[in-house]
Amino acid sequence: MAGIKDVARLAGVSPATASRALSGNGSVSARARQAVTSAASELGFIGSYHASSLATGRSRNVGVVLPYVNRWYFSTLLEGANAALMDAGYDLTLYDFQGDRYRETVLGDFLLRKRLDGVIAVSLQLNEHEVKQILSAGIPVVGVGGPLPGMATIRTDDPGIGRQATEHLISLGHTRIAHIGGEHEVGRYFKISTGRRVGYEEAMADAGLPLRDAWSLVSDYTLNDAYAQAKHLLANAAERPTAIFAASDEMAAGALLAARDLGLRIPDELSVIGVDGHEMGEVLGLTTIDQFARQQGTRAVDRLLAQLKPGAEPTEPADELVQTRFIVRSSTAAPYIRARSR
Amino acid sequence: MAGIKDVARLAGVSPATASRALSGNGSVSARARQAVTSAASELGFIGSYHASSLATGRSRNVGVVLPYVNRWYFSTLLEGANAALMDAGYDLTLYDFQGDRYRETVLGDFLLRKRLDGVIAVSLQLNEHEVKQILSAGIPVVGVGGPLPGMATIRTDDPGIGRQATEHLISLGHTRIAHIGGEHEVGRYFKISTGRRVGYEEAMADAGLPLRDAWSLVSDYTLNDAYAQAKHLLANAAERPTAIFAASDEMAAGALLAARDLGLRIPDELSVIGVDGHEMGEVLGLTTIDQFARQQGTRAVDRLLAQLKPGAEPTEPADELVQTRFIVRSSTAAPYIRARSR
DNA sequence: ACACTGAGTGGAAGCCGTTCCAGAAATTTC
DNA sequence: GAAATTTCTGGAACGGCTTCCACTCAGTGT
Repeated sequence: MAGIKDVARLAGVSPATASRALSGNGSVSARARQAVTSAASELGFIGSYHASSLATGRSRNVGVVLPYVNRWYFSTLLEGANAALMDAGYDLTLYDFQGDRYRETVLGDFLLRKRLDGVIAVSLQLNEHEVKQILSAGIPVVGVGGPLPGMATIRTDDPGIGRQATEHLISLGHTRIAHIGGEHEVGRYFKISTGRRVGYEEAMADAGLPLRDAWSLVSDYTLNDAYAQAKHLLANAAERPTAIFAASDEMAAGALLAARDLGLRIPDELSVIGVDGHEMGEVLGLTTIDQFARQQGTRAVDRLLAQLKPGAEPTEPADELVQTRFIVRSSTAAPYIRARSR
Repeated sequence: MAGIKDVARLAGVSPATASRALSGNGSVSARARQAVTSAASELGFIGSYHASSLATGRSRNVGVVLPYVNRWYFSTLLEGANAALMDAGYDLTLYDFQGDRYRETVLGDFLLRKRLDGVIAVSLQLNEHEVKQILSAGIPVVGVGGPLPGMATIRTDDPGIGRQATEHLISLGHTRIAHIGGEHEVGRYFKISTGRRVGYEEAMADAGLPLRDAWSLVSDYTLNDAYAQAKHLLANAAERPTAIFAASDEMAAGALLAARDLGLRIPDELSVIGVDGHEMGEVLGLTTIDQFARQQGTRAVDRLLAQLKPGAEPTEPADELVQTRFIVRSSTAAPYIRARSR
């Protein structure tokens, strides 16, 4: 394997000049640059990643930490981050917590090995000690999905989303509106789901509509679980809501399938609205609020790389809201009034 | 930041001994080891990843290359690989081609920087030049999803899967069976889809059943596209097949939704079978062939790490078949015979 | 007692680029 | 045309850990 010394020798210059010519740092005469580059390509020279990282202290490598790769939101965001990093010539090191299974391992062992230039942490709720731990490593972090004290963050306005979705249903004339979201309590992760639930509750309260415990479902964000919950919810005709606001499109799809299996007509007998912008929603005719997951990924990368630019000074960590888009499809409509239509 | 020299000094030994004590290579007296480890933890010492990689030539880092992170099969396999790598203390560097968009970049720039101990290439069809390129980097590769000349591989028996799925439908009494799969031609990727299609065609031929061009659909493996294709296929009642074999569960789901939107009863008027073992299949009642994507990921890691063990000698690259499991649910049944049931 | 192991240790030479420093060469300035 | 810059260049010192080599010393065998 050819090293930079070999290149230098063949080009008739010193390793120092060869290094400058190849990296573009420092000034090199046109002739020397030409000689070096052609020597390098002749030898098929590829610089040693580790040697250069050791010498410069930068690794052109960003870590992405998330709780589940195989959930739509995360994998889509990851795809966006991957594209942006690749365009910038950065590697992406993936850390999938798999719930909480690898939480300690990632936080303790992996993140601290001084091998990443920066970290993007998605839907990750850190406690004080963990924040300290990461900041002590001295690498920039961008958090996605919730406020992370002392760090740059990107997030959606979850109470706003919950409110918007709920108000859409209310404006259609619904009064019996259920919600399927994540856990109530402030857990280890960002309280996305809580945020959306809060928006739902506020919108209901503002409209003077009743909240019922039975209509406030907690799910693990999977289609299957939402299906099961919705089926149970909808089984009792008397207690049945006329609309469901699900905190994700996958859960909304579960609700839709449950309704179908119960023989309910959509949207006449049940309106459903989700959040995400999942492609599947097109086919299902699902009304949703697109949160542009892919763009969240690219945006997180942009902000992280901005912090990594040589000149860049530690701007105070800003909290940035990402845009969303309301998409009305055929899963929501005015409630079907038996009396009127007969 | 404390370096190993600081640890050595505090422990009263040389850096050489400190290194041996911490890495476990070479012999160190119990007393020295004790002194070093306590000095290390007192100083909060974390070894420099790049320095150690440079010195040893190994980086405890494996690359995973795949065409789409946000497709069920790939993200599930990735999750498995991630878990296995994390357990072994390895980092995972992700390269998502995003179709072919980053193909050249990944192959040319990233893979060759001597920064990975090994590579797992999923559903990646390499041409001769590319194989040579990768092998020239001298790092072990495990291919998943198809035979890769000269490399260790893991794959499903796709013709067998296609045959099994088709024979299931035939044994139920179907004769009008359509297939939705990937592209016919040998593309840049593994010919999974082609393999499954071949199995389908063979099974049909063996049973003396007719193949029709109109019943052989090519899709891009997304739910939405399969939905569109199936809707078109099923629209014409006269030409309609009584069963569809889809090469993936997401496509099968698309077909199911299309059938539902056309008012067809499942499985009476249409049987559908998929391949994957997607969780969503439980709710849809989808008959499928589970290919244990997650295990494919862990297995690929196991085989790769076996090659990385110090002692391990380059065994000849074996081609390994992964198991599958047939799961019968409610989306397949005997065809509904109008004449008989009236 | 005497040569013979083998565990344990420190010194120093790597691994392979990058960059500081100082000096040489080419420009520019007046 | 001399002085002042600016551009280029090579030597050498890093970056931080690992490991080869040589050597000490305690334990083994006879």
